[in-house]
Amino acid sequence: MGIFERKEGVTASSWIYDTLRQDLVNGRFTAGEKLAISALKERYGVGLSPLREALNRLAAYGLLIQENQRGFRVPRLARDELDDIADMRRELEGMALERAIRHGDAEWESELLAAAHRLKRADESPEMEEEWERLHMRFHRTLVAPCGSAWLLRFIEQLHDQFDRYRRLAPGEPEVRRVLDAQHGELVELALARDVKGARTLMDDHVQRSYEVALGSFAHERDPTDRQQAGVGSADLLPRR
Amino acid sequence: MGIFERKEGVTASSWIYDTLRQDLVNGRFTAGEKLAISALKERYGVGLSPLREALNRLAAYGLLIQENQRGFRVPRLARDELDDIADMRRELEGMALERAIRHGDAEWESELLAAAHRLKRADESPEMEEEWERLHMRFHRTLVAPCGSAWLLRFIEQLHDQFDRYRRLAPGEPEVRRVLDAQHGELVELALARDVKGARTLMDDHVQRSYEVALGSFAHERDPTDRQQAGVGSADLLPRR
DNA sequence: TTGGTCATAAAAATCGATTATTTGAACTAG
DNA sequence: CTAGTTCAAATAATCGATTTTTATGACCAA
Repeated sequence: MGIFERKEGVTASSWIYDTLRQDLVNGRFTAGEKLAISALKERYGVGLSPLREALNRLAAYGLLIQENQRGFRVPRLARDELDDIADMRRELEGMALERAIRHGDAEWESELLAAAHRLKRADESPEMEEEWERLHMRFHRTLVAPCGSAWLLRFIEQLHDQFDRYRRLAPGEPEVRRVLDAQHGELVELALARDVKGARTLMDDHVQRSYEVALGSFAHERDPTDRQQAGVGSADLLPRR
Repeated sequence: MGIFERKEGVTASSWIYDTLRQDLVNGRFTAGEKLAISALKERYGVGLSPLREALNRLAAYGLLIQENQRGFRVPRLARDELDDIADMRRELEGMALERAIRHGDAEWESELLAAAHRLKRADESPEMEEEWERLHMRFHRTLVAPCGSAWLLRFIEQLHDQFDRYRRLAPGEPEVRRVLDAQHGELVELALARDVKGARTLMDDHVQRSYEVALGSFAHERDPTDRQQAGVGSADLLPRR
């Protein structure tokens, strides 16, 4: 006994970081909200130090805004920013996909097929939403994985998290969703066929349609008066533990 | 008395973050080095909490590596990574420059001219190296500022910091340096002339030459045996306070 | 009312001490 | 020797309490 993998050092800090990151991406906090640190402390049952360390990391990552002497806030949702994020996704994921298709080897092809298959299965069981999100993220990650640039992958991941803050708040659109699901399969086909041009075009379209869905997160904003800049808020559900 | 601007809330945490960030970019720590937290505490005269918060932020930013349960390390310098960073700089700064030229207004032109002029003056006084670095960074920032994408600017800034870790370790090359300095002026001309194509080409060349200078940070790595993967180290000077 | 001041409550930031984990040296059995 | 074990010292992570700063709102003068 001693050969077994150790239970991977999960510190309180890293745990609360992961948890908060997910909860932020999943819209479990109201956009624009000021985080009450002591409330978080209670809610998640962690100490102040690990919590503050996690908040600092999240701010550096862009999922929180840190203001000296006055704590942390959840960034507001703004149409401008969503435009920017989607635009950058098109540019960077397009670039990455192109490179991945050029450099990806046989092993990649296998993993890509596997990831697509797993995702497809999840497409059909609407009950396991969390699982679908995981597999979806993983599919897109696999798709661009062999692009050869660690920094490019890092930026793309960051943009995905930002994008998902909007998308997961938007109402579902089964019509579009079906198209998007189908595109995953088509992306695989084009990738395996090493059709760089075609794949890029499809990826552009894929991001564009996702963007249009994500725009739904602004469904509220009706009244042309009273532009109170309130940041489209989700329900202020208690984050689960 | 109360009208005066308040002294801007600089917390211990934000101060040590800025300081460490600079010191890391300027190579005041040995690449690959493990940071002794209590030593940093003494050295910079800050408490543990603000220090750890800063380290967490720096890790999220990519200037440190955080390993659960075993603290923080300065990332090694690797040729592969420098290649990646330079490559991404070409892609992203090229993209940003193109957009900036398309969208930049008259005010931008003025600021750009001013930034270039200030930089040029600093070019000629080799004694004020720190000042030159500041102005150089500022020039490049101004150049791409009106690209319209906050995220793109953010990524570019991050890449600059990464790139500079290498460049500032490399020995100076007065020949190349003269060319690079001249290119700053040429970039302004092309930008003002709204010559998108020409500007991109020049920017590519500019980054390429800078990259070749930065490669000098690997000047040591001679012996083809003993590839000890030691991470090219700078002197382990005490960081100044 | 409209500002402005002040005291107080609330919250953020920081400190000092404690707890948990890793590192490395000394040791031991094969 | 070499691999494995044990234990003490070093270091990382966390906690609880304190200090500092901001937010609130009662009060007062113009």
